[in-house]
Amino acid sequence: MPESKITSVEVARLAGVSQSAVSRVFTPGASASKQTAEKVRKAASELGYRPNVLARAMVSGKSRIIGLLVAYLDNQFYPDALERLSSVLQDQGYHLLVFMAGKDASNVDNIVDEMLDYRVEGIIAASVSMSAKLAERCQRLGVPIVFFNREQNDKTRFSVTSDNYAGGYTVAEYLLSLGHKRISYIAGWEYASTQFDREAGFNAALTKHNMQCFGRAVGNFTHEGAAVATRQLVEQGLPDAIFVANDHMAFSVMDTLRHEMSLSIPGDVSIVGYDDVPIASWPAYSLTTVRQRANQMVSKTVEIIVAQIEGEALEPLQIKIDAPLIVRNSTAPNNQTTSA
Amino acid sequence: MPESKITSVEVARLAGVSQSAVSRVFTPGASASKQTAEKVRKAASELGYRPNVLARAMVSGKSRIIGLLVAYLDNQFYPDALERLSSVLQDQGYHLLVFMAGKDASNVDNIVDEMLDYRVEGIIAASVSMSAKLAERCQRLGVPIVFFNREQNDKTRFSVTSDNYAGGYTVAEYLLSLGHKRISYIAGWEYASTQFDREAGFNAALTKHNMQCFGRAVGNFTHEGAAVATRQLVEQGLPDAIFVANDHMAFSVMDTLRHEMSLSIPGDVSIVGYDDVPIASWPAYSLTTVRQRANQMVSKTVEIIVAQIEGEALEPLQIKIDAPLIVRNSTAPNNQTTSA
DNA sequence: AAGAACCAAAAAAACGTTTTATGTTTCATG
DNA sequence: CATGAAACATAAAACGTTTTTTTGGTTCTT
Repeated sequence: MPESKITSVEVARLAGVSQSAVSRVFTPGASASKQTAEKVRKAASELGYRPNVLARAMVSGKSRIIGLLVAYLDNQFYPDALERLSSVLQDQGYHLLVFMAGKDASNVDNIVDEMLDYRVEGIIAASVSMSAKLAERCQRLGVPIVFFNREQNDKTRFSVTSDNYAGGYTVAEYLLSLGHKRISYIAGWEYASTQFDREAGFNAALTKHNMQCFGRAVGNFTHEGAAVATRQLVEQGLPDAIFVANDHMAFSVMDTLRHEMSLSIPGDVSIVGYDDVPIASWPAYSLTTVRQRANQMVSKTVEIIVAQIEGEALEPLQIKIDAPLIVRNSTAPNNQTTSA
Repeated sequence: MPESKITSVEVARLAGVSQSAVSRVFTPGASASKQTAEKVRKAASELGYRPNVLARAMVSGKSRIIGLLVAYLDNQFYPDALERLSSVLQDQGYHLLVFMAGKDASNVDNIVDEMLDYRVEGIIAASVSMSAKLAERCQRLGVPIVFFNREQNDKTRFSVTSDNYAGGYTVAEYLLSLGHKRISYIAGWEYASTQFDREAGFNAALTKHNMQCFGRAVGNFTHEGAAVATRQLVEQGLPDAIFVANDHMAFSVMDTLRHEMSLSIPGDVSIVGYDDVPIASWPAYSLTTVRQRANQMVSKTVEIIVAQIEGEALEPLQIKIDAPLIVRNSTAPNNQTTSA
């Protein structure tokens, strides 16, 4: 019958040992004789004792809390990643304290301060950037940061992304191989490295084949923005194919083309996305896309951050997870009489 | 230039005051003269001092941490709610520590223990149930629990849900008003109160009109499960209309009917969902559904939990937020020659 | 048999705050 | 001018642990 607030002192009293003996029994590293361990464990379970993590954190400096900074969760990729992240960390005895950055990055500094107030042992910044000064400050305080799905210009940081450049490159080559000539691009938020790298790879491949992007509009990674961008793009002239900077926008693009403009996909226009969120495989969209291997990205992120927390001195690293093209039914060979 | 680990003692030294003076300047309630406050603030900002939340939590008993227990995030309703929840709490100076319960509820007890180890000030259990004993234990420890989107049998707890019974009732009446005769139901996870109440309300309305449910299959709230359930249901005979226990499954049902069975929605079958997640309004689905007002549900949840944390003694309450039917294009009047 | 060497346990220090008890100063009031 | 009440500041206790230091009892060596 567990009472309200049981401390190690009371367990010690019941077990007839010192308070520090209780502590040692409950700390993995420490040593205690079999006898005392037995007595302590018995008393503890009798009283329903559980160590106070906060008190432990105070003196040991280990809060077992990792701060997660995230801007939004409406792109399905993030809840999915969050779920895995949380599970994996949980298995290692860490937990995520969640901080929403909101759409504007203006207050990231304040939020990071709040995180540090909780003495988080590490920070995972998902789809959020950070001033070099701020990142430097965390580093100095011994709080490792890993950027998840966002790379910093500053190459002295850790980041885990898919290979966005290669992904974009592959998409362009694939669309060219289908015989498409007028290939357009719908961009995400201009200041995101994911956006930038995907487009750079995409353009590099086009250039290599002596082509250039047929049209371009900005969707800012939002559903509504993508619809607007689609209209702009089509006004400039109908493309054969559109590469959309992520799946979340691609769905909006497909809906707009199909239901607003009565165009057929892939008959009139081929569409390629990026992420391979679960919805992409749903028959309603069956979206050809580039897979971000969420599992691997999460594992790597956790591996890096835990290693740093446990004192390993790693060299700053920009991990890029291989990102394969998943071909579905939103793309088809170009069957139009090309160039008039 | 902020140094590594600044404590109130060092600020006190620089400001030429006692350490407790520093504390009082940084605790909202406490009083301090303008002069000292000024000196302290200056010294603090010079050193980059920020109070250690964990240390504060130790002595004051206020961790400003709220535990969020959640089973899964693939139903878009939850990330959406989580985002709002986190933002609202953040504004009030609380933060969410996330715990994934996983699919099996077997280990909920352990997870709640872990939460308590962190001295969370309250627990929000989203789409997760809890043994009466466990809930009782938290109560006794002074840690309030609010069940979000899940009601406990035990009416001595707090819960916030939409009015699932009324919602289900409305759906049945609406489908009947469209002239449908063969109305089937795809259930969620059988042990969820949301599932139970929606179906109960639905059946009550059918009964009232001297009808009964034409067919029933269980989808367990999963995408794949819903596809299987759809096949089972259709094998039993094609319904005029299907009420699906949530949107997440309804999308799968629609996809299966349309792309696997080449049926038209709403031409051959009308579909109604529950939740009104953002995807429901996308043209690809344009799903008629019952709206759960996530904003209101979140506000109420936060209101209740914060009030209890701050010491108000509320009566246990089962809040049911009004849940309006949102009619879109997945439903239409029955145009079939009825009953042969 | 005496000292070293070890070991388990206990005692005490530390972590960085808030809170309580105790002083001190100021200031108005009789 | 003395007095009591505010108002503020300080010192010290407390929070519940881990970690370091001290203690005391064995066992081993020589």
